[in-house]
Amino acid sequence: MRTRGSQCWRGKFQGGGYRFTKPRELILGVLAKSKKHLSAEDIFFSVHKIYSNIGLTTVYRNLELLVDMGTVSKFNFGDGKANYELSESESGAEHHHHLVCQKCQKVIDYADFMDAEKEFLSKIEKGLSKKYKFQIQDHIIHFYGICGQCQSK
Amino acid sequence: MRTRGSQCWRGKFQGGGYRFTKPRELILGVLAKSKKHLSAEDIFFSVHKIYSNIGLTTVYRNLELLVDMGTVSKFNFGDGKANYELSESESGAEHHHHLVCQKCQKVIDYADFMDAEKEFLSKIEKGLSKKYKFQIQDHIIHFYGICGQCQSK
DNA sequence: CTCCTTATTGATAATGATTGTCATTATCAA
DNA sequence: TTGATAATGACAATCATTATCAATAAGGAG
Ligand SMILES: [Mn+2]
Ligand SMILES: [Mn+2]
Ligand SMILES: [Zn+2]
Ligand SMILES: [Zn+2]
Repeated sequence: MRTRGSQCWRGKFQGGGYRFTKPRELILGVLAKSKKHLSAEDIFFSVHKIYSNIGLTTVYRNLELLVDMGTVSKFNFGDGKANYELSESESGAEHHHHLVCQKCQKVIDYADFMDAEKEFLSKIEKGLSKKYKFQIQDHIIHFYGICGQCQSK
Repeated sequence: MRTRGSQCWRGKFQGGGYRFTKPRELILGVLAKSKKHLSAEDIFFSVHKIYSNIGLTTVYRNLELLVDMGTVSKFNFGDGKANYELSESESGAEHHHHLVCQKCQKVIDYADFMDAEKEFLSKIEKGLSKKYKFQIQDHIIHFYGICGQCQSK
């Protein structure tokens, strides 16, 4: 999945009847570069360095749009603010889940054991959608605990 | 796990050096009675009916304490407010997970397929704690999608 | 390229959930 | 019963997120 310049993103916006604006380009740029989970404020500051006109409101608005478009994933790790990352389909990254440290709030991505997970999920999703008539679109798996650094203290 | 009156709870508080107060008794009472996930405000209103002196601040404070004590579990289903339920060890309820409808925000508990889950988790937790030196204490599994009622619309 | 429609922006105010302050009250060990 | 002090409740403050609205700029038509 090559991204030739940002023309790829332009098309995604225009295909949906949206305009491709500088704030949108820059927000996506920040998300694409960072391999971490960024808050709206994080993104605002990053963009602000190179485009000091950006408004925090615009960041929120576009993150919401990007989540709706399926381009960005939104997470709540329990610290009161939402975190965003490019969704796997966009970033070319593997599907992954999260380890959340309850001491330092650090979040570790992991993509191991995905075979075991895939097997588990396909089994369970089928059963659940049958029993509860629930059409599953997505899932979240978070493990909470203590990270290595926090253990040695 | 019988709860003879509320003496069981009294002991839990006093064991930790805390006092057993009326607000605490009533908050736990509401949580124990309800089989749903309640917000702080929900709990406030429920308690308020029978004890109109209660303050919302007190509800928040005690929910935090109860979460720290492990008596209550706190969830974020993505609607901006936290939800609380008696933790399984307290309620005697089975371990369960959640189906979250993205249309109507309804949350369905499910406790099916726990064998498959147990197998999956034990496999994965072992691997993760080894590879990432991460000491897992808890996990959350949420499925997002469309509930039966919302599908027929 | 220029013009025009209107989607989008950014400043600002508003909201809603949660937390901090502090004087008053009530728990419970002695 | 009493006293030390944990806990409460009213209130103000904070923090993340949303709503408003006039000004701006994207991009299709000509
Ligand atoms: Mn991630
Ligand atoms: Mn539940
Ligand atoms: Zn840590
Ligand atoms: Zn629904």
